[in-house]
Amino acid sequence: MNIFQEYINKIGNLILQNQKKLELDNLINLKSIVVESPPVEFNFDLSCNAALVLGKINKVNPKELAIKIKDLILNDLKDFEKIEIAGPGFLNLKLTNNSLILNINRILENRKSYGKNNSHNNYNIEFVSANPTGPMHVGHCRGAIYGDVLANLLKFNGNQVTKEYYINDYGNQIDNFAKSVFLRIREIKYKERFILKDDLYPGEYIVEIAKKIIDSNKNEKFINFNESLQLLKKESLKHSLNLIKFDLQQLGIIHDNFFSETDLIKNKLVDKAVNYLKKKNYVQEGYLEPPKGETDKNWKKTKRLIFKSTLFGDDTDRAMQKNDGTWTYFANDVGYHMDKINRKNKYLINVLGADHTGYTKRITAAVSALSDNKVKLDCKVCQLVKLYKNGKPFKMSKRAGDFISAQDLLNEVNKDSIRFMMLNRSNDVEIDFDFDKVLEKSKDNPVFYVQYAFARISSLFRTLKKDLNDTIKLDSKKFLLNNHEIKILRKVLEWPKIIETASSKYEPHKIPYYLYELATLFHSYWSKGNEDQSFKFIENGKIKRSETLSMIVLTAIVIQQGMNILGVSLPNKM
RNA sequence: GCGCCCUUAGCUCAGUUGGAUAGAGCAUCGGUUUUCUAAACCGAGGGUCGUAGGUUCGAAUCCUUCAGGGCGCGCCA
Repeated sequence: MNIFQEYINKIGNLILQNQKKLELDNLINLKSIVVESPPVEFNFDLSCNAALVLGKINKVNPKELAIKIKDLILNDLKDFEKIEIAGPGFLNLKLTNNSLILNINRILENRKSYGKNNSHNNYNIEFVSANPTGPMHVGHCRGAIYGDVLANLLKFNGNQVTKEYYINDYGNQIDNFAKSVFLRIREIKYKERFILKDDLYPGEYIVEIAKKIIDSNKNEKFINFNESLQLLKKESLKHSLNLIKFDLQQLGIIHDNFFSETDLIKNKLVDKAVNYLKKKNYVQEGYLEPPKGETDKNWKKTKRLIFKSTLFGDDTDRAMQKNDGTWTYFANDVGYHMDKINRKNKYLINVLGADHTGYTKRITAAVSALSDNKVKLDCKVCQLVKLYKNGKPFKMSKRAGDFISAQDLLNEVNKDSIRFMMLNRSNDVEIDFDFDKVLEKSKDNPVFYVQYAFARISSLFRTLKKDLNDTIKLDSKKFLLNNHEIKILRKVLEWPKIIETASSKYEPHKIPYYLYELATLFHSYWSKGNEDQSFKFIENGKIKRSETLSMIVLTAIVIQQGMNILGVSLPNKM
């Protein structure tokens, strides 16, 4: 259920049926009529812009039209006890007690599904996809959590979601990685000094991997790098993927599918995709202009296969082949995305770090070309995370090398705080992450604030000797909500809409913000009892009013669902 | 030179399919605890929504200009 959507439909139909009575010539923009929550200070349940929208296109005074629509609604729908016209022509509507009771009961009876908007599409979310040459860093964490929560959100809404990790286990970097491990092995086994050169990986984890490989290959001498290369690649990749999976697991993230770039090439998926695009004339042989930015000494003007991505909104066409005729990284990725399309996904989402901004247009173009615009790829870029401690930039660890690792972060802050903080900001804004703030157990720290609200509710149920999941009954004869309760109810009614916009716009950050607001209302109500005894919820071990109990349960339902989507725990005691 | 993102209170940020008096938290100042959890609550002050134009009944939101900050701009991955 989504009360706003329900009344958009009801009011829309009413207007449609009474077009003549309302003297409206044009209902073309009926779709831009919305029902939403009015600003709190108006003290109404719903607000509708119908008169403004229709007044504009029909050239009638919106306030006069509002009066007509108001009468219409009052006559036909029995759900409202009061309607007022406010501002330029908004209709503010107040629900009758009966419809309030009805809506409360609907939520209480369908707790598990409250907030779900039935959507049944196939989504594929590719996220993290960190190079398997070492552990995750902080930037990956943000993308990881964003992707994971987006997946939870879309699933909650009824969709099929595949969480996918693309393993870039092919190309020069893997050779360099293997070489770094080889030299570390030589260092341990033969006391050769490891000298850091430009293409080698510096981190201490390389040493750890080297040790493991030595242990599991006792007979191997590691004399010649080229002879050991295949073994080293295989083993090093295995170990570094384990490092990454361990990091992910500690953040509470499990992917459904790990897709290997090497397999992609083995299975000729790139050739297939390129052939397909050739047939469509989107890929042809040609020459490219030199790049505009920094000059590249390896650049050569030679004939090669080129994808005409400018046809699909890219700034320039893109090379599919390198100098030596092998596929570029992009060509491989095109093959990969063709596979995603062939797996019957309707929506593709790639979660990328800020340093991949420039890549998004070409791969989006490729998906359009491969699917005849039938599949939509959205590349969501997560901006940088800057870490601070005591107000000063946080230094990187020795273990990871030249970056701050996920483990460094996990050493300072728990999973729940990391997840909540990473999402408590829109993905296209930089995050300043201050450890001290997050460690504080106060209102400074929104995670604790929401968790604490739930802990208080749990404590209440302990006192009542009741279970949160017990069915509760509203006394409809003397039903009356006080100010605090009506505010909570109105906020709770917004939940399905939050879910809807957060999932349709891929903006999971709306959830922590919403939960914080809901928690604020609850804390406020709770504390009212401190200054005024009559606002205490409980008397002689029993709840005083069934209205109170139902509002508390509604709050708990939504907080549980929200935190579940965020993947943040909810302790019963704090 | 080009592309993407950002610019809203002292600080960190919400708010963009155009709507009502632009909202939170922190910080500052003041108040609340024999009590269902004070990890909380209540109150006060604080704004030319980066600049300059445009579109209209109405713009933080849409269009254009300029400025400032960030990330990129490969035949690397």
